[in-house]
Amino acid sequence: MAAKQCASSDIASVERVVNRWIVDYNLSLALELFKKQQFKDFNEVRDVLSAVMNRPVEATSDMPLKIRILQFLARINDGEKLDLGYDPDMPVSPLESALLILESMTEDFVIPQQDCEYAFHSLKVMIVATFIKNGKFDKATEMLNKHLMEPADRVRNILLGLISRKNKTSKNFCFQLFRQEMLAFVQRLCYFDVPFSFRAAQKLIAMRFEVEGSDGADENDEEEEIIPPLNPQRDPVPLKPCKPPIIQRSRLEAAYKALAEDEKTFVQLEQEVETEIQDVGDLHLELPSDSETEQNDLCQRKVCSPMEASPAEQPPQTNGGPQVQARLLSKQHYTVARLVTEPDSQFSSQYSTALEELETEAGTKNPPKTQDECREKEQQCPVSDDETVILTPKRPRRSKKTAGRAAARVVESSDSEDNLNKKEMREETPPSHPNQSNSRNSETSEQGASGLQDDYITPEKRPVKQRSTSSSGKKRSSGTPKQNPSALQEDCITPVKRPEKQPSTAPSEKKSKTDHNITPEIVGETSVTESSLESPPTTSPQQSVPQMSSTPEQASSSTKWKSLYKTAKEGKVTWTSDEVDFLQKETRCNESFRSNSGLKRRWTEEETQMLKEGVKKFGEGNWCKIRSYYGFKERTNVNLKDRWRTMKNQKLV
DNA sequence: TTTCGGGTTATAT
DNA sequence: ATATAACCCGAAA
Repeated sequence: MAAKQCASSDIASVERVVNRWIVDYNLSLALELFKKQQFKDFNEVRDVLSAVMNRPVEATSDMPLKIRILQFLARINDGEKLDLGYDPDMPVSPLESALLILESMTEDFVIPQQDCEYAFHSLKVMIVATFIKNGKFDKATEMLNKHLMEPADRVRNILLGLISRKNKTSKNFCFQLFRQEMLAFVQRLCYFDVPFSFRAAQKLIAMRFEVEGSDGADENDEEEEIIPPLNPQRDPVPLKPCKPPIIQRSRLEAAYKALAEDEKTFVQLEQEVETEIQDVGDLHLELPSDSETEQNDLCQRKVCSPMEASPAEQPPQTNGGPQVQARLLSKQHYTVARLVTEPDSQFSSQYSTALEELETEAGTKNPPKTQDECREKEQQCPVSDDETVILTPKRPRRSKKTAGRAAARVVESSDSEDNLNKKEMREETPPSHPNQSNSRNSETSEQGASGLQDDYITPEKRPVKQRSTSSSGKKRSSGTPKQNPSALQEDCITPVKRPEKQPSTAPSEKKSKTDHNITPEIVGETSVTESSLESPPTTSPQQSVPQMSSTPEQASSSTKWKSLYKTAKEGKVTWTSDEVDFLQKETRCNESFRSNSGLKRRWTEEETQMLKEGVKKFGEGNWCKIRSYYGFKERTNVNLKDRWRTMKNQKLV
């Protein structure tokens, strides 16, 4: 009897676990492809992911964030395809959609504010720039006013200038660089561990190599991989490669016990484990951006590796332990995140408490560990890291549409189902805990119902239909409205309408090869610069400042400006509405605004900052380079030098 | 042309 | 009135 239950649940559990591997692998793969700028492949992998997400997937603690990151990157990637829509409910451009995701990420996960602000700004700027490039100036203006309100923002002024001049040929906003920036940003948020499946595959390949003599090595091997899941009981998990991990796990357990008493040692333990893992993972794929995050590295591995370590055991335990920490994503990772947060406000409100409860109740081996780790990470890696799920509870967020929907639905379904473990769990731990249990349950049952095996195999087929996959995904979402979760995910990952990739891309891609996506230099052309005062004139020579037109050339810009400025002050000049507004704002903000017309113009904080960066970048004395690089249009080299001197006097530098 | 250092001037207090 | 940041000027490289 129990056996049967186990059997059936095992199948479902196994599928979840395997799907987790698949998802995990593809997440890493997608990132890698993005990194390598193989965008077509990236999109295909994204589609694969979205397809897999339709199946029940066991989520690891860091999966929600990773998925969100992928969604973010997918939108960034399609950023120039304005006709693409990711959210059927809200017809916004991909980048706007990315912005929404970023916002949700900041709410659901702990992200370093600095990184965050920078990413936000870049993204907002690119949103506007993209509209400009596509000649949608109205939209650009709307976005500008919506997202870039800071009048002192130099880039804002530049954009404003482009808009007013209807200039969509600016070379200052390089999408390519923007992509890289966003990539760097997300890489700082989460370490993409070497996927278990990747390691396993490598091992397998390596083994084949060794065993070369073996005949149908290929087939055998493959069988191993497939079979395992099917017969969980017998430790199928092939994965010989897993041996090492297993050890780690046991160690981890011991470590956790120890930790229970003294958390301080955790780091050490971690490192131990880490080193062990590395032995295995030394295969090191290039996937993990060897870049920065070493901390994350540690953190992440703990979370996942241990689990993979004993894949075979997973299924059975999954119900109890792993799940606690690793909720089932099933069809929606989003949900996962939300589940923790909103579904049961209870949890969200009492983040810490909930955690504790989790631990206790989870009382199980693995899960709690991960959680602990998470905390540890939090402490050690204040940044964002992985432990997203746990962190998630941080704040409930109802604002996000998706979140709301997902959460609601999940809750519903969850109640209905439930299963074995769950019931027990609930009874034991009434309020706080339920959240999690619910979350997983929901998915578990429903999907399990569907042809497990078929689906189970599906992932293997994935390469087959790339394009179709995406479309199918969409279909599903629409087809099975009730399964919001799944729908959500798909929507999130794949755009609603898929263009033929290359088409729209073309125009945008050409952009520029400037050093920065946003190069102030443009100023020269655009004539719009940070100082609103000066910029306006140049900006719209024709319309706004007729008088100015007489001196179209910027040759003696400084002197001209001076006089112009004076005139402007005297009210001799008439500005267009927008310009006026903008100008006025500026003036109000900076009374000390005067160009060289004999009056002194104080250095703004922004200018100062740029100067600092400039000196840092080019070295002191290279005022000319700094000036042109940062577009200090209305500052002369000498001005820069003087300012620097002043700063030194002030000991600001 | 660009950088540098000393001198001058506008501005804040 | 004074201090100082911003600006100007001429020399040097």
